[in-house]
Amino acid sequence: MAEGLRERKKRETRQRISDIATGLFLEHGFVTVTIAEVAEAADVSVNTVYNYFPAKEDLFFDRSAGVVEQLSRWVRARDEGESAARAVLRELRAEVEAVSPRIGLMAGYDRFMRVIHEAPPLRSRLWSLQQEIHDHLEATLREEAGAPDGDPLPGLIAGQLSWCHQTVFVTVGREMLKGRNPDEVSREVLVLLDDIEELLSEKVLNYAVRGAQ
Amino acid sequence: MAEGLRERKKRETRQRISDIATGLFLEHGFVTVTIAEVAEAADVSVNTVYNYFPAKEDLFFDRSAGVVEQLSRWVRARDEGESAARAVLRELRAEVEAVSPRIGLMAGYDRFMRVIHEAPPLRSRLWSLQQEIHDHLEATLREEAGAPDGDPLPGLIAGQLSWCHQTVFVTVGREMLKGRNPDEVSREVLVLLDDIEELLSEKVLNYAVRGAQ
DNA sequence: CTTAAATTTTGCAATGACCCCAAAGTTTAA
DNA sequence: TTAAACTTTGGGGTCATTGCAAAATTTAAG
Repeated sequence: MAEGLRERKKRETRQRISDIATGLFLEHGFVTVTIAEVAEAADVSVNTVYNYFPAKEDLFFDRSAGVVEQLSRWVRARDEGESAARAVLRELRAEVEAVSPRIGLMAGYDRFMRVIHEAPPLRSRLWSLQQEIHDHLEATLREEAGAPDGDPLPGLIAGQLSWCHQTVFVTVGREMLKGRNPDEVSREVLVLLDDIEELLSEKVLNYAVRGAQ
Repeated sequence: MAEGLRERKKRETRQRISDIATGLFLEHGFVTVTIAEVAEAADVSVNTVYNYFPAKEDLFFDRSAGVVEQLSRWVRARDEGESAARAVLRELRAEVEAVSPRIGLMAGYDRFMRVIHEAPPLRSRLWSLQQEIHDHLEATLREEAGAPDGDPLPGLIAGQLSWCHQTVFVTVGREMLKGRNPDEVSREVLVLLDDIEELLSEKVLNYAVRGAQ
């Protein structure tokens, strides 16, 4: 389990590059900061940056690792007698109610959002993330519901659940971008979550109940 | 209303560039074909290509103009006593049943899909289109339902309806990409549409009924 | 401690999208 | 016929991204 010098240095270098890059992006925007500037500020060569990050956008979204599996984890961890949708809604409510920075409810998130808002490549990358979340969730639901291969239902339910997830994130992002207060936004989004739940059909709300069948 | 020589030439040049570009992309893929090659094949300078198309992706999606307003048009044209959702489902069924090339049910669409599938920038552009469709629809629904400014419902319903739309398009695209037969896919997607409708709540299905209130 | 192998960093060169500007060519309208 | 309006083009530049081989660093073997 001991970590060699080489491993530690790699991890440190990667972290340093990511941190410095994010700082520069928050300061000057995504498009205006060049990879060369990031490299210089991190005191490495441009090629080293590319050694760790396949594309410029990855420098910005580095910390968002684990987001892709989040929804799937929530579904897998649902309680006895609880459906996938109920679990997702419960976890979303918990995050919002806790004013969790994980969903953007924190001071300074507006600066983060502004960078994304002004950079088409970053918005693209976010959509790509959404897609990954959806696909991951679809696979999870197929498993958890024991659905046969041709069954379109897991895909459809995944669509509905990632829509819930996405709506919450987009709303939080939009409101924080306006410079709103996290606590205020939290309250509003809790109401929004009720609206969302009311729009889901029973079929969605009762899919993949743990223990059923 | 007479069209001058200048206008005609511009339109022709634009069309020629777009056609030749699409041909080259279908033949060799999006990434491998350079703008310079397109320009040369269309017998214009690289700068002229950029005069007409802001980005390389626009060369490929040129013909898809009008898709953004499609959903909104369907909603606006809904029948007396019909809700927004019912109108959208009805129109989608009509398109699918008619094996319409407008939604990709045509021979050769697999080549089109393959190009998109293999080119991340094209997929990004598609998501961007989806986003535009959603936002456009949200504005339309807000108007048609006479919803007040703070009301989140138009946005939520827009999310559900563009999800229906998107699901149909994605499914058609995926199946056609496999080399399936348009008529077969049409039949399957009609069934899928039934599944989709069953997943929509009454609230969604009854939003913005023409004539109500 | 020394050295060869494995791994990481770097420099260099290229490709291609995209932008800016000014010159040259074309079309319109007076 | 000609000046104004508009389009095309050439040239030059920035920057993301890639490939390659040399140089530096770390590890492990002796």
